[in-house]
Amino acid sequence: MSLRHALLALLEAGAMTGYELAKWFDQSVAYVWNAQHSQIYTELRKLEREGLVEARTLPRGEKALATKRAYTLTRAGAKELQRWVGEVEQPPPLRDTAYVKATYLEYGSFSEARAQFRAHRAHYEALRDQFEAHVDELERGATALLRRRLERAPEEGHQAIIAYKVHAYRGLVARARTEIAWAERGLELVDRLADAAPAGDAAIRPPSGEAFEI
Amino acid sequence: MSLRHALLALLEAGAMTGYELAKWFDQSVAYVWNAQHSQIYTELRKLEREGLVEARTLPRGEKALATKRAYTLTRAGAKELQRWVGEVEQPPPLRDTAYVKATYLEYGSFSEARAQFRAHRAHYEALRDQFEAHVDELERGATALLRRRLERAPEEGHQAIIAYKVHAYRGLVARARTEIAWAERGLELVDRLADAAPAGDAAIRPPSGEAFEI
DNA sequence: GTGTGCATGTAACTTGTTACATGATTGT
DNA sequence: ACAATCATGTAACAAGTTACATGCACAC
Repeated sequence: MSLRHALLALLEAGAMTGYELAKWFDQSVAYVWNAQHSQIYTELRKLEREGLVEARTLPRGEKALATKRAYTLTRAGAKELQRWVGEVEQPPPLRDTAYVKATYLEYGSFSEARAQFRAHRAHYEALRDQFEAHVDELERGATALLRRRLERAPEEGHQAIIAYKVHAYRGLVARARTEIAWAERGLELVDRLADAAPAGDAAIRPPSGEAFEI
Repeated sequence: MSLRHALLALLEAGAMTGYELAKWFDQSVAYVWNAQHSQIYTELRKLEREGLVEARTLPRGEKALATKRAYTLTRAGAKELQRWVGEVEQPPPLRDTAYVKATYLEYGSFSEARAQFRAHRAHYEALRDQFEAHVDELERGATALLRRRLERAPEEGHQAIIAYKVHAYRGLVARARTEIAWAERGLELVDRLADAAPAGDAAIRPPSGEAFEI
């Protein structure tokens, strides 16, 4: 349920159409919370029904044959945003495909195990680079959304606004590094197991699927 | 879609009823993939319809007024398990409530920000301890499920079976430590921001929710 | 005129959550 | 008798994914 609050937070930076919102979303919170634009439109309508945002229908283009809807935070929406920031949520249970597979790698061959760890490393290397680039941008105040936020906030608050975001993305960099290191130790492990194994590429014989009694 | 494969992997250790499966599940894969028992029963029926598992109805107790259903892997199920282990999946997009909130902490007070980081730290400290305990158990070969697996596997494979699991849980320990360190740096950051702030507990004025033009 | 971007959605489906519902068996 | 544990589900809902669908505006 972070989507609605991410949208409220984005709207605090100023009125936007769903389309603009989706664009900003992709360039900021999408790093930590993914959503399709179709879901964003749906959620905006829901927020509107609940009175957390308000929409004004505006003309599009000169001839105005079409319209767009610009959303703003209502007072109730701003209150909800604040409530959410103060609320300590209990983190959802861990759910990670890569780790469940990692615990069952013995059902595959050594080369398959290596492929898994290499893919894991490559994935988090790419993320690390993205996060690092984003930290740089934030520190230079170079992201358009951040500038928009800063314009509306009093000078004294600027440091905190930037610092919190930088801290979050640095945390993601640290996390990515941890995953890369884990994948590398995984590759070393596979090498050791392959050396110790009698012969062939398999750690154990493949699962049989034969029936047996309990 | 890891639930089905986790169930297949558990069944590779021997035939089980849904109830037993749910119990083993809670003691092993639940660390990395949560599921309610109701979902497990549903998924088992689905796997049965798809021919990946087979069920035999067995009597319960002496009078046998009730029955239970014991599931076994079919050949197709074993094949699917192997296919899955070899398959390199693309990791689902990141989704972390704590981090989206962390990027918007300026909407709350410093004490709220501290509470968030303290909760984060406490959560991952507890997880770290659980994961460490689990690594210990695995290394001592002390978990019942692992023993069941080892009984059915050839001697040469034992090392790999244990090593992969230990590696996965050590990775989770490392991850938990990274989160703890991040929370601690977060607390330091809040202290610095609070020192630098003019007065009061708030980083910026609360969001107004007043309408404005675009 | 044509492609790119702006703009907004619906529908069907999958996955997962929460709550409810029931009853037998076993040990004390 | 009673509690704990074994045992199996259904129903309603919420959240998220994927595919589809439409059409204007603007610049080249």
